[in-house]
Amino acid sequence: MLSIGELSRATDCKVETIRYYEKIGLMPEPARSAGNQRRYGERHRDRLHFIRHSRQLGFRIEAIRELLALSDQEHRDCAAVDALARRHRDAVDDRIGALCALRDELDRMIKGCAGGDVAHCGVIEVLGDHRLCRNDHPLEAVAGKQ
Amino acid sequence: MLSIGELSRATDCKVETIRYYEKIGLMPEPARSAGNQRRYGERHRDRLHFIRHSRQLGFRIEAIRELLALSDQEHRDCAAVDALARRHRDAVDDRIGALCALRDELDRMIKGCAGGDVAHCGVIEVLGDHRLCRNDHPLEAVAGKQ
DNA sequence: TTAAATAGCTGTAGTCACTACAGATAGACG
DNA sequence: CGTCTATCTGTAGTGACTACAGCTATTTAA
Repeated sequence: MLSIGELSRATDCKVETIRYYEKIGLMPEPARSAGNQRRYGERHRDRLHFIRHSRQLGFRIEAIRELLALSDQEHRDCAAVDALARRHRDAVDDRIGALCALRDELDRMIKGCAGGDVAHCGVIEVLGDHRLCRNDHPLEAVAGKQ
Repeated sequence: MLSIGELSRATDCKVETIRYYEKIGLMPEPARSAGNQRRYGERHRDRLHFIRHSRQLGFRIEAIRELLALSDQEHRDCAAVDALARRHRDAVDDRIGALCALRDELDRMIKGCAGGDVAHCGVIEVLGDHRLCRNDHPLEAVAGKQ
């Protein structure tokens, strides 16, 4: 039986995060010691590994909930899992595209700025006037929403 | 003089967001009508354009605060602006790299999943076992923190 | 055995950049 | 004058944690 600290070290997941996952129902409530401390088994550890790895791959909590439900089924619906993973990959792809466009825009902006103490700062100018930009950059694709 | 709704349409920025920027001190308090409604001038519109465009380019609010302070100076410190923009571009670059690695990982995972009703679902397997992964994927670089 | 050090408990609030609402007032138009 | 839309303030919600306060449990050393 693992204490929450041992589980934390075993999964590289902070203690607070483990309790948070329990609160939102992503991790099941574990057994308790006589003094009311959490005691975890292997199943908990495996599940937390699954969750953490999914998060590292950028899946959202709600997607992970679905993945867990699918993986718990007797006869796994692999097609559904596959679809979820593909959707996520495509979303990541879109984000990469948006960020590349953004980087190019930033690059152009920086190149227009010579550096030094001048009244005509290219960067400031571009920031103040969208028309100096080559393309649109929708905020959503850039911000961390995935 | 523009009402908050007119400014909103002129800058493609929601009314609530304008009030939010005022509350956090990013936009100055405007004049008021007899009935206590906000009335904006050109300077406000220019400043909000600057803020929105900077946000679209992924700058954080605190960075925009700095950019605004720098752009307000009599003798602009263009080098400081340049450095800020470069730091931001480099951060975007790092994120692109992380997301590309992530997408490749997702691709490999999806390829290992044939689809259908099988006990050995490649995706679920990989998610449960980090060792089946090629590389590390630190959560921070992937999550939308910028 | 006991004291100290470490670990764990619950509950709440903070992060970021908004967004959404509720309940009130202002202004524009016919 | 009535109606409709716009605006007002203030608060709470979002996602996925993180941090803290004030307490209790457990472990280790003396």
